[in-house]
Amino acid sequence: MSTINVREKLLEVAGPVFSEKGFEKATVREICQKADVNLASVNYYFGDKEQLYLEVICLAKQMGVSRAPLPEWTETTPPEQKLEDWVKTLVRRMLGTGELSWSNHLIMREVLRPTRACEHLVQELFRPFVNIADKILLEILGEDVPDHRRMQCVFSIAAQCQFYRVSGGLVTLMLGEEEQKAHYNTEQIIEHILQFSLSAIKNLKHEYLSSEMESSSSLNQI
Amino acid sequence: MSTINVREKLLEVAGPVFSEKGFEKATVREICQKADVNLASVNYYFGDKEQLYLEVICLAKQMGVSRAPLPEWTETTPPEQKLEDWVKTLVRRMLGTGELSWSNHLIMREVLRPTRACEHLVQELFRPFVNIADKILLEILGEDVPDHRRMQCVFSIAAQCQFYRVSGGLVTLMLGEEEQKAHYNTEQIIEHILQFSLSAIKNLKHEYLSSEMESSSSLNQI
DNA sequence: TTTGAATTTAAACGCCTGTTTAATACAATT
DNA sequence: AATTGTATTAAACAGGCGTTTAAATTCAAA
Repeated sequence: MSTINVREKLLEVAGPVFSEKGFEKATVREICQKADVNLASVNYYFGDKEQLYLEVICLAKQMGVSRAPLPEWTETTPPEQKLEDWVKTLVRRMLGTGELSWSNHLIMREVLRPTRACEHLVQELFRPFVNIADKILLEILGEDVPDHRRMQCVFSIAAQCQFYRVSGGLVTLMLGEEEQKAHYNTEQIIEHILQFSLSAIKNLKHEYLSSEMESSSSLNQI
Repeated sequence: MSTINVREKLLEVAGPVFSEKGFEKATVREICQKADVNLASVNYYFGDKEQLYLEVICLAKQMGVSRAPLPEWTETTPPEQKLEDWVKTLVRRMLGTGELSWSNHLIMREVLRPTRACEHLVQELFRPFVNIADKILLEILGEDVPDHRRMQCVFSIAAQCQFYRVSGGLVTLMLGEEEQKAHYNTEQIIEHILQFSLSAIKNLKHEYLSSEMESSSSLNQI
């Protein structure tokens, strides 16, 4: 029973519980029971419930990244390919199922209702990941598109990836399960997001190209 | 003190409380205290806390619609104008602030973690609203684009509107408040979403036009 | 004025929560 | 072998929660 470190066992068990119930509804009693340790162990090893939660969040962050890492790129990798990889990675991190998917759930909970742990996630996880997309779009769009418009595009892409995680339940209620199975599996969603977003991005680039040349008409849409 | 109906006073007070705290963390005691009625009133008039919550959700639905209604269109209104109105309405419903914004918050809570009340919201609020967008896109895209691809576009637009509500806190943490004030006010967000999405939609239309003619090259992006 | 149902009230109930405590067990150190 | 410090345990604590209860009050109809 005590062959393994009690502390690690608590960390291991608390993840799925916090993920399923959320911080508030998850109880120390349930966590300790599933970890097969005494009720007082959480307070003994972590001080209180919140400290345990914070350590679990850190664990989830590390697992989420290692679970669906970005592929490695060379100098000749075209930006469109990079963007495809980025979107695939984000969608898979968000919609990924399986044994380790509790970490995604938990991080999503944190995004939807940020606690103190969220600042840590922004600094260590979200901002670096968004910056990668920003650099990719910089390659595609060039220097003429203002920074904030590029970032708006990054957000628009991330928004679509996030949608099916956040509103997945709504989509099911709206479409019916059979329609969802037919046209909204992960690969189809990825393909749509990529095509939809690349069209918009390319069009944005052309808008700035034409205004740069100052020769085209006011027709700044296709 | 009892000049107004106690029942109505409870309904009036419970909305903001549920919106701010959520169903779980909101307490009957706080609601009754703010309504200046006895603690037992909730159970007396509504049976239990959940019944009160369900009635508040219905109230929020009605208020949310009447607060930011769609403008009326004539037969000559161009679909692009309709789409602009639709996006503006959705964003304003989602990001709207002010005295009555608690209804938006509450509905958003329900979307993010659906309870039994959510089916009602889907049937009465979300599905009709999504259907409107679907008809607008049908006007723009024509009959050749498959239904599910049209609906994917609707979701992509709604996703962007939802993003700034859901991840607004993240965006602030990511950009810093001054950058957010400068480039991410409601009007700028609306403009970006519209331009971004219209580019993608028009491009999707051209893709099907060219495949219909079976004469163009494989260049189906700008 | 009397009657009786509807409402309001203060108090308590029963349950669950995170946390603390004091006793115990155990292994390492002196 | 005695001591020391860490780890584990069962029990209790203190507080908050939704809900119930039974008495008090209100108030309109008879």
